[in-house]
Amino acid sequence: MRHDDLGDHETRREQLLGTVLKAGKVLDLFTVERPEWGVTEVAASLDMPRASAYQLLATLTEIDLLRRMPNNRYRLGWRLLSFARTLLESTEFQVEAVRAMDDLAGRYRQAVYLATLDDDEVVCVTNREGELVAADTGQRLMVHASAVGKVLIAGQAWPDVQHIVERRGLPSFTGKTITHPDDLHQEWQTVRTQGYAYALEETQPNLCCVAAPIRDQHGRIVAALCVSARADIFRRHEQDLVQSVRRASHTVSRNLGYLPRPSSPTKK
Amino acid sequence: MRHDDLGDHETRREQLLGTVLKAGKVLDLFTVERPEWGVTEVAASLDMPRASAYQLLATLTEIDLLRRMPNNRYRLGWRLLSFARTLLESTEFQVEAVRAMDDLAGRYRQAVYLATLDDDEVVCVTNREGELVAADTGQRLMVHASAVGKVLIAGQAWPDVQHIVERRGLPSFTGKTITHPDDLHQEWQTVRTQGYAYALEETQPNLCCVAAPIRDQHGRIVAALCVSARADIFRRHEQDLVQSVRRASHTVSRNLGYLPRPSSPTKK
DNA sequence: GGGCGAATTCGAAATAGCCGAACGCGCTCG
DNA sequence: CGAGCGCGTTCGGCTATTTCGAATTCGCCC
Repeated sequence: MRHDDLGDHETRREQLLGTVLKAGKVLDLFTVERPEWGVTEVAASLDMPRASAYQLLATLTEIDLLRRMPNNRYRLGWRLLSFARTLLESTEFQVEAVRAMDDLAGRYRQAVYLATLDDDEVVCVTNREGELVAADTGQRLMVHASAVGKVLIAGQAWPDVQHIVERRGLPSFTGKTITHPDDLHQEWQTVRTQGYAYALEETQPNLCCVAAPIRDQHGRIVAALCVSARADIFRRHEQDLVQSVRRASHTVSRNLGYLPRPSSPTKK
Repeated sequence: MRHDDLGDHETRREQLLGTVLKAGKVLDLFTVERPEWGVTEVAASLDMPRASAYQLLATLTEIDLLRRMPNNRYRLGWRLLSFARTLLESTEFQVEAVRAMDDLAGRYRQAVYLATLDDDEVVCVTNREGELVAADTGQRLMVHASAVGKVLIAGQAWPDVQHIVERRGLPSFTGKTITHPDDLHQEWQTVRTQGYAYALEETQPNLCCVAAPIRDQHGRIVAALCVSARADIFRRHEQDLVQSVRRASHTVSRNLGYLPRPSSPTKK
């Protein structure tokens, strides 16, 4: 057995299950661009014998994370939709936020979405379409280039935010995206104090967003609620939108058991 | 190490990866009713040592199928939402069907949904809400008690349908649900010849549906499109609804490359 | 501060995964 | 029409990996 070029490094590995990690690698292969894979292709991509790739694919199919097509190739399995549903239904903040989102979307006919922090990025949890779609469920955004991202990092300590930036960088999406760490720090402080965040054409040109935090009973920011609109419409109704999002997020937070102003508490 | 009551049966199991199968079992635990699990609970539920449960949870967390909460307990991971999105976006029939669904939903203001067959049941792939919601994305329905189910099994050979019935039975949801295999066979034939299916208060009381098949370029039924409405509304517009769903499903099928009447072809 | 109950770490025993090689099948091309 | 390729699948022995009891640490409540 050689592992000439395979990088084991000097790492004394953690006690994770190698087989399951490999299964994860296999799942990673399935993307929108390349949604269908055969045994040989997987083996080549992951640099493993065909027999091993076969076992992984067969087993993942058995547990319904993949499915086999008539041509003996594999795709993501329908069970993933059921998992997503279970996840959403069991996430308290999303269940609570749905009403508020329907309300907001109905009132302004603009896109509304709910997002949370997953690792180093923002995931869109639920969305309501408006004139334009800002983010679909499951879509990922970067923390520095979205209103929800700014709200969510405002709930983290600055050193943690720095680590995210180190790992992911600050790529620019439009001419207005924040690309300098100092600017992000400035923004982080602003959002912390004012309690909501803008993203003015920083994600996509012509798209403006406001987002406000949703907190749980411990006061932790668990999600962010956002309204998006075309730049001209946004500017026309800015005050309205800001107020509505903040109001909505407060309502949701309160329903989650958050008691505002835990500052200066008569502790004990 | 006893396996006294554990059913190994006589099966000489396939060469599946036991570790990954166990990971699947772990994922199965996470439900809406019980969305959060600790190491000890998982170990008890799956009858394994705590150390083993720990490794599984840790590894599943590493590949983002689970996430760790601050209280050291685990929940389904946000990555599942991203997988669901990838799955949907890479499913040709759903991408094609979206327009048709928006159109239908907008025209009648009634619930519309798209479903496909997964194993022995029907999964809702995409939905548009109407006055009432018939099925959410990821929700599962039984083949005998839904319009989409009937359409989908009409694409299968009868013996295969029988196997599904044997495995899953014909539980009743309302007084009108089909509960006898002979009745299902009758319905199966009707749907095959007429090309669409009803479910008249067979899933939920007061809910009526019509569904029509979506076929791929090989003529295989890959999905079913359905419109649902309250019983009274449904009856009032029945002809309209039936025609619209059929038309919509034909359009989608054609966009997928299905050429109607592949029968009596002047082959070559 | 002592003492549960929980998660986490350790390490030897042995099970289960790994993978080279052989097989079978459906195409395509000669 | 048959040889040859490329693919998925099966086999089986070597050994790396997983397994799991026991020891350790962590966090919380009394």
